[in-house]
Amino acid sequence: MDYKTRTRIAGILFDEAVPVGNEVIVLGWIRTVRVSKNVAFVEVNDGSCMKNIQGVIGDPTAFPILEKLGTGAAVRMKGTLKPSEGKGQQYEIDVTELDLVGEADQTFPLQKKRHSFEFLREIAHLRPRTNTFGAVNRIRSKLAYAIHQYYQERGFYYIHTPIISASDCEGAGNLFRVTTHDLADVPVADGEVNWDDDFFGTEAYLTVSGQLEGELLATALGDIYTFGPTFRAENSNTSRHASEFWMIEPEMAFAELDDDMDLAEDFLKWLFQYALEQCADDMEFFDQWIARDEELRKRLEHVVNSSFERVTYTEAVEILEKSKQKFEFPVHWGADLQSEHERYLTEKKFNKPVIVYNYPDEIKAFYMRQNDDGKSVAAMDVLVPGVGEIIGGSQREERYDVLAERIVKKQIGELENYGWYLDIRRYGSVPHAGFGLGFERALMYITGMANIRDVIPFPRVPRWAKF
RNA sequence: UCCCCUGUAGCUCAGUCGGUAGAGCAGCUGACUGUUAAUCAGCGGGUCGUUGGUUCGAGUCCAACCGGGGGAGCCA
Repeated sequence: MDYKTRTRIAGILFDEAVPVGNEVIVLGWIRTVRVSKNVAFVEVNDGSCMKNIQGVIGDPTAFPILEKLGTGAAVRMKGTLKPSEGKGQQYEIDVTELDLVGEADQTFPLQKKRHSFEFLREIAHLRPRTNTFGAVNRIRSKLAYAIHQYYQERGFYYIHTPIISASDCEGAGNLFRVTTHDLADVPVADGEVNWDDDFFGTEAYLTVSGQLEGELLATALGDIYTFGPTFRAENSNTSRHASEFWMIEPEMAFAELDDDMDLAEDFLKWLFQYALEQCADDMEFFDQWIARDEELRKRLEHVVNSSFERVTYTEAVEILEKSKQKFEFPVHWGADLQSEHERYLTEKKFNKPVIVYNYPDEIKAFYMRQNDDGKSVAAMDVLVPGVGEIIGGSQREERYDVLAERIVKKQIGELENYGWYLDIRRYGSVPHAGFGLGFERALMYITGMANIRDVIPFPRVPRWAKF
């Protein structure tokens, strides 16, 4: 069979790749078949877009192959493109040849009706063939590309930070260990595991962030970004946490916190607009079938055309205190904002993305730049309705003495372990800032999908690494 | 890890006061139709998550464990 010649359905329906009346060949998977005595319809989807194309067979008895065509089967369909006689589609194919490429029998799990996302997660190898996951996977690809476009067009260099890390100073949660030790017979010296004999000659982990290495490159290339997988061994069982996720981390030299916030806001808006304009068909689907209030696109359009709300942590606490809202956890200056507080700010008070900045020193990481008030640091979080924290970033402490003092004060390890990180503060140190955007969380906000496990093809979460 | 909910047919679920299992959809067969989540008729389909306990008798009550969902914490 000839698989070389074919036209993608997206090309037929959106790009007018085939003039009406011309011959066309489609290769794809059957979504539904309707056979009767005088006419049969075969709907095929090839993944190129949301829509199927309908093949029409005027004389079903001339196509005995129809007996074998069930939902899920792969087919090659050849015929003449023509305007549809029926309602619901613009074009259809007057079929002259219909070949079975790969059979799918009646045990094919996907039915011609809606399935629960919980069920689909258990058949993650087949769920890409559904409308929802087709749309999710297409938009994921488009937005990954868009992210590169955004930074490349603005002079940021794409750098690759290590996935295996021996760094002690990442300090963002629990780490997955990387080892070649025989776990049934771990070499021990003086009662402790002997890491000298391990593969890297030291303890090694999967990275929880490329930030520290990103800072090193930013202080050479100027503006950089990373975009890669990130691993957290937290026992988090929520709809917005995954053990393996993708993160975008820009880092800018000669930049301060307001530059960081400006970049975060401009970047997110640009990304939302890109989704609305370049993924219109899939976005319409999310708007209609996934977002609960069916106002997904309206909401994104509004966000693109307005400013993010920016409040200091101190102002945020004041707003919460004055809100008369009953919170499970009371607010006071110095306490970390709870989910309920963040949700109130972004969903009720402002109903749009909110940037909270200048957090108390005590609740933030050692590398964040100390403010002049002596009690807060130049950190910022971007909160969005429905998802919560989507970006976390900061201006980095560039003053050697201050940073060294913070490492000691926060008791996060021996100073000598931070040698290379401190070195860029010794040699040509510059103010710099950056942030991390959770790619999946951005996808959740853009698509309206409620669970992070449904915006990544094969999610990794505690007790689940199948496929 | 903690709190709450939940697990019954391929899927989504019902199952009363403890008395031995039901519906819709899907599937199969047939009819019919420019159909489009097609329609109509008929048919088949179950280790009630697992183990133990209470009971004459457990899908139902109790316990433990396992799975799933929601929320919290951690964070992106």
